[in-house]
Amino acid sequence: MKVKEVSQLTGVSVRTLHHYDDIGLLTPDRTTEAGYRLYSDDNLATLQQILFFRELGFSLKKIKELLTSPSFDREEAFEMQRNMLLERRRQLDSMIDTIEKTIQHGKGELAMTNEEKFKGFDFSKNPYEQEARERWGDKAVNESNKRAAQFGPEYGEEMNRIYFNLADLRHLSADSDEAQAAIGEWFEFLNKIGSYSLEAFQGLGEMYVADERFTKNIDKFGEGLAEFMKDAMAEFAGKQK
Amino acid sequence: MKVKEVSQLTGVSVRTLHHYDDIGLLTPDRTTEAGYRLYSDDNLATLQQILFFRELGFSLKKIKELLTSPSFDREEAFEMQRNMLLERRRQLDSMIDTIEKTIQHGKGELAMTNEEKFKGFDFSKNPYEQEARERWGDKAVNESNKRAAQFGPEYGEEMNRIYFNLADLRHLSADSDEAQAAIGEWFEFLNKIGSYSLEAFQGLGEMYVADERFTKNIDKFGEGLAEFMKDAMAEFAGKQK
DNA sequence: GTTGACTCTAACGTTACGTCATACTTTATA
DNA sequence: TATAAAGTATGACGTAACGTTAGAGTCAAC
Repeated sequence: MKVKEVSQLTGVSVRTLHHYDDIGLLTPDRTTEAGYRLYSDDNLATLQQILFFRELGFSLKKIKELLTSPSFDREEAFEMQRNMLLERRRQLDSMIDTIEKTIQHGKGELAMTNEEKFKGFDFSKNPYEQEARERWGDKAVNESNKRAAQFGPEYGEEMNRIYFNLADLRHLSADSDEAQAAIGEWFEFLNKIGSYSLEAFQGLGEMYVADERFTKNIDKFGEGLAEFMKDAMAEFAGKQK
Repeated sequence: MKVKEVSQLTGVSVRTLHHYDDIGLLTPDRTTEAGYRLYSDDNLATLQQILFFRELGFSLKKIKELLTSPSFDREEAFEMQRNMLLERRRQLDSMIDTIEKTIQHGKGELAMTNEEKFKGFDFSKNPYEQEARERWGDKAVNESNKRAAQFGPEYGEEMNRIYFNLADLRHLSADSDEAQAAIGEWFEFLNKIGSYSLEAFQGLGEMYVADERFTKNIDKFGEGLAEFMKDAMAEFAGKQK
């Protein structure tokens, strides 16, 4: 398919296709001898991936890293994307809820605090408070265990593998390549089971040391692992933005 | 409230508040003598509006126009925003649906065409095909009537008023200020009842002349009105982008 | 009375394209 | 088959909405 056809099929502009080619994000498999770009079905599948990630707010740079990562798995990616889309939908629902309340508020049928007026908007702030706490609040450990149990032993094994791996690296610096690669696996793993923004991920890391029930469990794999993971997770979250 | 407090409440960055002040989108009611910005509750309400519109993809320039427009009505705006959010939710649902099918497709459980693989992504293309057609497809006129009926005579009156107004102007150029103001009213009216992107709006205009059932009904208000509206709607859609 | 958190303005940087300008190819039409 | 019309290519500059320093003033607290 040539650029315009792809454009019409997918809704992205021709310029965008050029741009993605320029930055090496999506290079068509073939070109005619006149230099026309020819996109294969495989290229289209990649484009689909790109658009999903883009919709989820990833930068093109990050998307490129993801797609070219050797550990990238298309099926895993789809499940991760689905979870993230579901989370966005919850956000949207929250906004819709807010606006409906605001309408009632305007009619004098409902009182609202300032905080309530901005619920659902905040895609960035207080990640620890807002997201992690929802997921890992009072019933944190129980919930956590329920999740792990629910997904059966095959997940437990992968979890253990990642933990052991991290424990091995815990005396390195948290921003070392090895540590970052390992913590990246952890991020991907979590996003197969649930849905974590980078901020939620970082907040979760803080929880690891703030809540000693976590600390204890994690440090079973090695003294100081929780602390190490916290640092690595913060570093990871910072870097990806 | 000072910048940081607003920032924490709403999740927008301090820099963003500065920026909105710079471009005159949101100027705090008061400042201290040292030049510190002080935001009132009213400023917060405006910020909420801005964030809703921003989330819906409006440019800051357009938002400014909307908010400063003399005909701007906060309640109307909320209802419009709610409808648009609901539409985005539908988009998101469509994407989720697509991704779930894609997952099944990957497992070989389902066949998919290329078109299906990109359903839900396209926020820009083929507006006529994709949006207008869904809404005004085969059962176009019936649906249309049902809607009008459903919302009772108070809407019918406003509709008539707008139509008559447009009919009066139909010998002017479609891009004249008067015509554009009148067609702008039509856009706002439609977005109170339903939900129309600019593209859908333009597509709807094309429908007015493409489908003679529309043409007939509209031209009751004045010969050539449908054609005139089509041009004005296209002009309007183009300008707002 | 000084430190640390907060604020200001000014100005350059960045991301993801949009928008020409100019030139070559391919397709449609007379 | 010539010639326009439509599509494509490569620059290269423009733009929107902030991010990110830098340098300096301000305010609350200990």
